[in-house]
Amino acid sequence: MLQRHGSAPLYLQLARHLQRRIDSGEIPSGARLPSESELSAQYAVNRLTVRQAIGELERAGTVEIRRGIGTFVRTPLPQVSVQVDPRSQRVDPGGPHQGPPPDPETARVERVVATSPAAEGEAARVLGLPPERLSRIDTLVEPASGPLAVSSYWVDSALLPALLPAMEATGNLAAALQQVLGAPVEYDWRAFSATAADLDDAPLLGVPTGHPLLVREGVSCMPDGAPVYFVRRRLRGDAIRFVLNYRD
Amino acid sequence: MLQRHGSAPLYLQLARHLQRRIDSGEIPSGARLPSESELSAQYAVNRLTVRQAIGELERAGTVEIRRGIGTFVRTPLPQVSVQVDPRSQRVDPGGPHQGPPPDPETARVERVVATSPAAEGEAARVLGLPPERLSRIDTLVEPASGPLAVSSYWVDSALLPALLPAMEATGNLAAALQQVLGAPVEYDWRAFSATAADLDDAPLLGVPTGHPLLVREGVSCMPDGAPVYFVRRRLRGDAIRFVLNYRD
DNA sequence: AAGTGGTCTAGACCACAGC
DNA sequence: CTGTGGTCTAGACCACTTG
Repeated sequence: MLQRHGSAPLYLQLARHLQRRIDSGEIPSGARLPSESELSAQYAVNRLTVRQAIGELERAGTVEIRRGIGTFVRTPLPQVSVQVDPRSQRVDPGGPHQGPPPDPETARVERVVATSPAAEGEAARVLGLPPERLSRIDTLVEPASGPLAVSSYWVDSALLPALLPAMEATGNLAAALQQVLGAPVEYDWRAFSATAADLDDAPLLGVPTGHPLLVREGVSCMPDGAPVYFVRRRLRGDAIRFVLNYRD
Repeated sequence: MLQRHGSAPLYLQLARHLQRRIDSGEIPSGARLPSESELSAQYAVNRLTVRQAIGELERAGTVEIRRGIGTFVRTPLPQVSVQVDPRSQRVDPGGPHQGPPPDPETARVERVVATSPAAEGEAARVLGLPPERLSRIDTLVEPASGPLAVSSYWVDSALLPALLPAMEATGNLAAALQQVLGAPVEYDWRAFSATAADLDDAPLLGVPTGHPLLVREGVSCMPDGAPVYFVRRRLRGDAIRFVLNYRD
C-alpha cells in the first residue's frame, strides 16, 4: 500500500490516509483508531513511523491520544463565545451565545502564579515607563472546566504591595487595579494574534507544547489616557473565541 | 548531567535545558545550536532523543530548523498590524504601525485555489440558507512576503458564475462581491479564535502541521441586514495581528 | 566531499488504564 | 494480567546545503 520511492515520506502518506478515513466517516467522531501495533502490522511499517503519523494528526487537532487507552477521533469541544461590544470601552461578558454558568470572564478564578521584575522591553515601551519600575504578574485563569488562560500583567512596581491583597479579595486583577487606583480603568487598545504554547505555558494549560493559543494583549489606561498596565493573555484557542457584533 | 529515574523524560530535560541556555543569552538570538550529533555526544543521549527535544523547541517557536544547515534560535518576525476601527463597520487598512507597502489587506494578492459545494453545516446555519444552495470558495492570500492566510467563503451558489470573473478583475473576493451585488457589504459580526494548521492548510501556508493560526470568521451582510457570505480565514498567527484602538 | 537535518527500522523497557 | 501509548537505544540510509 505505502511506498517510499521519490514520493512523500511514509508517515505523511499514512497520516493523510488516516485523515481521509476519518473525513469520509469510516472512522467516525469519537471512535478509537486501531492501536499503534495494529496499524504497524496493517500498513507494514515500523511502530515509530505510525507514531509519527499519529503525532501529525494530533498536532492537526483531528485526533486525541489517551495514554493507556487508545487514540480517538476528536469531537470538537464547544467554544465559549465572549461578546466584545466594539463600540464601547468595556468587555460585555455573557450574552446569549452560551449560558452564563461557565462564563470565563466574570465567574473565572484567577490566581497569581508568579511575580517578578520585568525583563522584557516591550511592556516598558508601550507603557512609557523605564523597565526597572515595572513588575510582572503572571496569573492562571482556571474555571471549573479546567485551565483556560495564562496572563502576564506589567504594572508600576509601586502598585504591587496594594495590588496583591486586593487581588486576593476580588479574584480578578483588573478589578483589583480599579480598587487600588480608586478609578475606572478603560481599554486603550487590544490586539489579537496567535502563538504556540511554549514550554512554560503548556504544562500550566494542560496542553502539549506548540498547542495554538489565542493571544489578546493591550494597554489599559485611566480616563485621561494615562497608561496603567499592559496585559498579554494566552487563551486556549480551541476553547474560547471573541465575538464582535457590528449590528444590533 | 541528564538522568531518567522517576524524573521527567530525557528529551524534556534536554529541551528545558536548551531553552534556559537560550533565555540566558548563552545561545543568542539568530545563533546556531550545536548539531544533533554534537548534542547527542555532549549530553550522552541518542540522536533521536535530541531530535525529540529540538522538536519541542521548534513547536514552541523558540527555534527554527533549516535542513542541511542547522538549527537556529528564532528571531521573532515583525508582526504586521492591521487596524480595526472598533466603532465603524469597515476594516481600516494601513495605519502607522507598519508602512503601507506590505499591507496585507489591500495590496494583497488573493487567488482562488478551490471551489466546491458546501459540505459543512455551520455556514448554512449562520447564513440561514439550505446547504445545497451554498458554494465554498477557498482562496490563498499571498503578498510578496509569502503566503499569509487561507480563506474559505460560503456564498449563495447563484452568485458563483458572476463572482469568479469579478474576482479575477479585483483580486479580492470582498470587492468582487460588492461589484456583483451592486451594493456595499457590511460586517454583521466577526470572531477571533485560534486553531492548528491541519494537513491541508499547512502546506499551503508553508508551515508545519499544528502551527498556530489566528482564525477570523464571521458573516457579512447587506445594509438591510440580509446575510451575504460567511468567511473563515486562517492567518499565520506569528505574522499578523489585529489591533482595536478604543481611544483616538 | 563533508556536514546537516529527515526518515526508517528492530528491539527493548516503562507507565498507565481497565479487567 | 493484558493492552495501550511513552521513552530510549543503535544503526542505517537518504536529501539537502555549502565549500
